[in-house]
Amino acid sequence: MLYPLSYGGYIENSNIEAIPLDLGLDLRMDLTPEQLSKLIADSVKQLAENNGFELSLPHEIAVERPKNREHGDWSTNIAMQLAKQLGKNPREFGQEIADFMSDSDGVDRLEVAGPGFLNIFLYTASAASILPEVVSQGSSYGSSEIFSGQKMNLEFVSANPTGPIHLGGTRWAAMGDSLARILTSQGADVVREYYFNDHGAQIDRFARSLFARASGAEAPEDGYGGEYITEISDRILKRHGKEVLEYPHDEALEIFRAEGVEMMFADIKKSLSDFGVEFDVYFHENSLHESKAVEKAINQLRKNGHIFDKDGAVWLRSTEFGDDNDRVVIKSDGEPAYIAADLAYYLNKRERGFDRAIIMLGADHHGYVQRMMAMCSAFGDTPGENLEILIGQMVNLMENGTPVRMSKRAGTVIPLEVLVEAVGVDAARYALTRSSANSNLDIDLKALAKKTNDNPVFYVQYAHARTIQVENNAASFGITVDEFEPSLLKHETENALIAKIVEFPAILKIAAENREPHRVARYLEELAGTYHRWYDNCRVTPLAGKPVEPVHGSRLLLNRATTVVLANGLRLLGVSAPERM
RNA sequence: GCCCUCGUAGCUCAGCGGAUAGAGCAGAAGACUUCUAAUCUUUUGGCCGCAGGUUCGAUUCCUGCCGAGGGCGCCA
Repeated sequence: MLYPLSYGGYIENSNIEAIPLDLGLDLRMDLTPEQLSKLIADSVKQLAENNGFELSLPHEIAVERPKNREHGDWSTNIAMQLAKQLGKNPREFGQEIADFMSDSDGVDRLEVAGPGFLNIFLYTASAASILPEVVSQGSSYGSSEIFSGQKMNLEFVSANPTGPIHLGGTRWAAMGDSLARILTSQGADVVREYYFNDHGAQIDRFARSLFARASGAEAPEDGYGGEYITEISDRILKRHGKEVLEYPHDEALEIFRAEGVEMMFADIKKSLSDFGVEFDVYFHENSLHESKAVEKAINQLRKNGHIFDKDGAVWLRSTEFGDDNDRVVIKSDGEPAYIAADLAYYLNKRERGFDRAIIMLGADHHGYVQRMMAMCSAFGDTPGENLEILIGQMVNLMENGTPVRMSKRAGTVIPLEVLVEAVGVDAARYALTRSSANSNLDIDLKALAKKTNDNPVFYVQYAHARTIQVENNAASFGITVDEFEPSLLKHETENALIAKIVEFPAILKIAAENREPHRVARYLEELAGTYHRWYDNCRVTPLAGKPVEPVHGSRLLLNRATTVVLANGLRLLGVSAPERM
């Protein structure tokens, strides 16, 4: 059995079901990659036999789509892989294969190139034949069913309601939401979830900070600062009157805690919503304690033999699963440690039917990964499969080339709202999504606020707006796509643009598999550039005084297919696709 | 000391083992009587941190070193 790996590569004897090729490739090639792969294998075997050679073929005969179109429709590295066995140089052997295969059905010509690549050119229908299909699929072009049937829980942001969402959280809001969109486009059933920590010491510190501000006292040690503390404490004072400060201390603190958290959380939700990020589930940590789910989870682990008691505390024997140290689950004072709720939370997600729990964390929490994975194993699950943790590096705010120091205590953290206010939702989301999560990210507010190409988002959006204007102009000329003739699209920029459009489904698949939304952004920049170059060379509407010709209608369809892909890509990033700029 | 991520053009960053390492910005020179010049064309600029290893082939995988950021609580 053969199955395709992204563009090319085929592995024999796989027990994986055959997956249909990305739409488009079949249409444009008379010879499918499977057939080509088999043809090469047969040719090489025959060639070896004729020469009396014993050959052991690699288990995989890779047939891949070359980056450079001049390198053929497909390319294989088989000659380089086998040359050593035969004692020939790869180019020489490649030429032998080329000669042998040159009369095969569907093959136009073969070339040996570079260190020994065999480039294969097929008799093909015009590449442009794919365009009507792209347009008719519209907003679903690029989607697939590769994750069909998978229930995924994507947890991200999950910032404590003790302050506004800072830049790191904002990065995850943008990337997480985009990732959810991309995974969904590939058939996954995704739930966006926000873990709402309304329990524990940080919340207490938040309450004391609010109370202190309201009563005009100094902020407590390890407390929170910043204008939002004043704002919220003022709102609480207004609601209850100054008398609240005279209540018994515990009672007053409880009011500041409960209402402060509620207000802060409402603010966070609003910021995220304004940012275009909506969660399906806000999960309250407190509910895990109240429902005894924490106790239940610990009991289950104890039954599995992974819990022990020492020094008056309850421990998870996480070292059994590769963690550096065993972890305290219930402290000796009887209070649950942070991880206790996480045990129950993970179990809860699995009980809700999720095959995969994906959690996005900042680099400052990466030390938490090992114990979470150990916990996953302790429940009898498979780390990396049932539980996946994505780590995102820090975001720096740059000013004049140096990072601005931020401190929660001093309240100098740059929140989501400030970023959005300065540069707008589109530029903010795009900037936070176009880099790999593995890279530290520097945000320069001044550069982002500029409406120039310091800001690639405008480059992409402008391309989209341009396609719409071209569409409108074509309509005023009465140009239609009814008489589409693929062979009329033969300019080199047209070939390039069509090739880019065809690439889109594969990009989405890779982005989804690797959990890397930035690949979509980078692709869109390339697509936009390819479009702009086409626009510069090929007109959709005739020059003044000239008649409308068949080529114009065919180009209009290419223009429309570009609109579709730009719009689909931008939507997956949560960035608007304006019709006019 | 241990763990994670990063190190690619002057800057910000792409590059899921392949061919001549790319884009934007910045620098230089051009293109609007023609669908949006937020665009396009040409051009300058690289020991892909260093040293080994695996491979037919390494910027990519492995090991070590150097440098940057982050993390190593009965905190959350």
